[in-house]
Amino acid sequence: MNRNYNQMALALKALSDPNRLVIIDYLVEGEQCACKILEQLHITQPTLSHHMRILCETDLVHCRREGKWMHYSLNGVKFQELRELLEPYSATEYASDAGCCS
Amino acid sequence: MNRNYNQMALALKALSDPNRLVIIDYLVEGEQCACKILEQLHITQPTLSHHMRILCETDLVHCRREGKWMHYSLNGVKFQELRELLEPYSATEYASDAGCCS
DNA sequence: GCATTACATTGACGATTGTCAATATGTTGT
DNA sequence: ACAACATATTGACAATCGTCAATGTAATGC
Repeated sequence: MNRNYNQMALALKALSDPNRLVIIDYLVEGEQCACKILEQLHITQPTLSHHMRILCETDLVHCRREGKWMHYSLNGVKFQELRELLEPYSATEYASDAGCCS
Repeated sequence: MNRNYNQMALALKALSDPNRLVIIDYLVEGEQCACKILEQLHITQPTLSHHMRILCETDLVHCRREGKWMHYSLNGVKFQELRELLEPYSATEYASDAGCCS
């Protein structure tokens, strides 16, 4: 316990949308600009902008402006942090049987 | 790519609520019955039942009935799966600069 | 300055969410 | 059969979400 559940929940919520997962998966290939990302999806440009804002505000994705273009890339450190937060839950072979509601 | 984004999003959404994270963190201590979990939170019993259903339907938590009591425990395998799905994103040191929007 | 291009913001919408009070279900013990 | 208890279900509510069309903003090139 003693975690920041609210902040952790925000990051996980940012990942809980299929289109944002497609975006993230595409960014594995490297930094991409918004127009290229848009080609991968069947959404409008304002919707993409909305998703990118969520990913950037949660620090899962870095953004970089270059003239007219916005370039996005994964923040591997943040994802590693998330994986470490989940680690305590992933190897649970419990044996507890302390009885309940005595 | 080539992942089941919808199913992955469902699991991550199940984890994207602070109260559910508190529940999961409590279950690290081992199998617990609903009444004990309820003591950890400031929510009503129907709300807890709602959260447990979401956690069980996404297979993140196992449930086991014992008389009047429901016992819940973490499904470590599912969490490990999730961590492995996130793994490709966590070590991204990109160098791509293929130019954009030529 | 003006037109063009790339992206962001706004406002609206239907759908989903977390929550509760009220009620129902199912198990245990008498 | 009945009362007590633990949990689930239902129905309602405000809040949030993903989406779009319309519009705004900012950079580029003429």
